[in-house]
Parts: sequence; C-alpha cells; structure tokens
Amino acid sequence: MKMTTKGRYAVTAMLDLALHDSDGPVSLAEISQRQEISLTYLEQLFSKLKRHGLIESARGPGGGYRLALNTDDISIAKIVYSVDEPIDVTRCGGQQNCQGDERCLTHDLWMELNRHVSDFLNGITLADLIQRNNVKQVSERQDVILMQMQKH
Amino acid sequence: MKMTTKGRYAVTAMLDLALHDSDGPVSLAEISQRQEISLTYLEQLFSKLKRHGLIESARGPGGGYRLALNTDDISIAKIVYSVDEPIDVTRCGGQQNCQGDERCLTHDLWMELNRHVSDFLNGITLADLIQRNNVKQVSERQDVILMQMQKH
DNA sequence: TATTTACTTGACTAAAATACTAGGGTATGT
DNA sequence: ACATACCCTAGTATTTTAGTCAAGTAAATA
Repeated sequence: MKMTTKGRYAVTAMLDLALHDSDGPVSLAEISQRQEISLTYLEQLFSKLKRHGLIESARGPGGGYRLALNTDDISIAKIVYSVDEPIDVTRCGGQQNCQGDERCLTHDLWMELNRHVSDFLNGITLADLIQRNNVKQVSERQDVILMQMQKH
Repeated sequence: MKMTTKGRYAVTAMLDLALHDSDGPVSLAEISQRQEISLTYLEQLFSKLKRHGLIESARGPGGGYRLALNTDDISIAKIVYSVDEPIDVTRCGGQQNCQGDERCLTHDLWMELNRHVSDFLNGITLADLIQRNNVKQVSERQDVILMQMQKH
C-alpha cells in the first residue's frame, strides 16, 4: 500500500482546517505555519482535495478554505484517496494478471490486506480525531506558538 | 507503511518454498521459474531471510533452501520485516519528533495504523496460506507449467 | 480603481527509493 | 575436475516523492 508523507500531510492539514473552521475561512499561509508544511506544497494538495469535493475555497483578502462537508462525513480514507489516488498493495491493482494473465500465488492475501487498511481508514473521521485528547493538546500548543510568532 | 514488491516477492517465494519443502531442498532456479522472479533478485531476498533465521541452505548439486521453522511458526509479518526492515507509516519512525521535537497532529493516528497492519500480518502464517483453496489452485497450475517447460 | 490578499495551474527538478543486473566469488557432491 | 547452487558486493536505470518556480486569476477593501 501507499502511505506517504503526501497522504499524511493531507490528513494533518485537513485536521488543522477542521480545528479552525469555526473562525471563518482558513488560509493556507496559516496552516503552513502551524503544521510546518511548505505553502506551495499545500497548494498542490488542496487543489486535489477541492477537486474531490472535500473543501471549498474563497479568494481575496480574508479568504481561504472551508470544509465542504461535516467533520463526521470526512473519513481519513477519503482524504488519503484524494491525494494519493490508488491505495493498493497488490502488484496488479486488483486486476488478476499478476503472473502472466493469471493470479499470482499471494494475490488474495494482498487484496485482504488492502480491504483491512481501507476499513480502518474509512472507520475514522475528522470528527473522531477532534475528540481525541492528544489532538487537542498538540493543537493548543500550535495555536500558542503561532500567536507568539505573529507578535513579531 | 512500506509494502513494496520486495516484500510481496519474499512472501511469494517463501510460500513456494513451503509448498515444495517436502521434496527436499528447493533451488532458487526452481522458484525463479515457477514464480517468475529474477534469480539474482531472489538471491538478495534469501540472503536476508537466512540472516533472520527463517530458512537454511545447502550448497552444491542437489542443494537449495529449506524452511528453518514450522510453517505455523512463520508469519507473513516475519517475512516482510526480514526484507523490508522497518515497516512504518509514521514520519518519525515512532520517535515523537515529527514536528520540531514534539509530536505532530496526526502522530497517534499513524501509530495506530501501524499496529493494525502489523497485527494482521502477524496473524497469518504460511501454514494458513497453504490451506487456502486459491493458493492450492495457483500452485498446481504453476507445477504443471514448470513440468512442461522441463520437457523441452 | 489600485492594491493587496489569496487561490489556481502547470511545468520543472533534486533527491531518494526501488527494482533490478553484473560479475565476481565459495562450498559441495559425483 | 567440473558442474551445480549458494553467496556477496557493487552498480545502475527507472520511478516516485517532495518540493520549487513562475505566471497567472478572482475578490475584497481602501
């Protein structure tokens, strides 16, 4: 399966967005500072997330991004799929042509693992994450740091 | 997490070995033909598998590899770990320094996914796979093809 | 309406990882 | 001796990743 920093960054950024959504549109500049992710890299990710209908954008001063769905309708799987398109551990991508035009010995095993990981990521939403204590703690730490930076 | 063809090849080759272990040492040349994996690439993988104590080797004519453990003592996780060393989906590798020297927002989520995948792969052994109908079928197909090739 | 903020798009690139190949060995059975 | 089969170290082409650069467009506000 494909679990890269791209997917991790996307989830982290979306969670940041969810945590600050109530204050109006959130700019990528803010997220970039809080999560320490390059601004231009975030732009790429958010373009994909928007294409997949997870977020909405507002241009101009005071603009930024907002969630297009409720936090309990956005699963981690949706986010990762949006930026890392085909999460897949098989070689053939679910086609059964891993050996010549037939299944390889371990085809079904990897399919099972695929389903397992998907189920897990589908079962967790942004709403779930927001509830978690460790998320709250880290988020508060980041907010404080950002405010200190803005003083200067 | 890291799930590449290297790990897939290793599991496939080990399963092939398990299926033919009863006939005495199995040479990499055989496995290479049956599973359509490059011989020199197999050599690399088997060197690691041996270092991790999963197999034993016998040199010279009639030599080859044998399982060093019972099939129900060899989990898929053991095999994958042997060749793809650190299976890990977090950025920090379990250290909590993903953001500066602190945890990032989603640290715990990736740790959880890690554990999930590991549990799954630890819960399946070569013995389990051998029992499966789809494995039996594919294996028989491969044996027939190899015998036909050897006629020529 | 000038200006600033912030999103939008596409092409480009450095670095790392992957999936191999090449080419030497060394041990062992016949 | 000689063939078989394991053993080991490098090297390398390809692909993927992570990220930059540049040139926009849309919208708000002064």
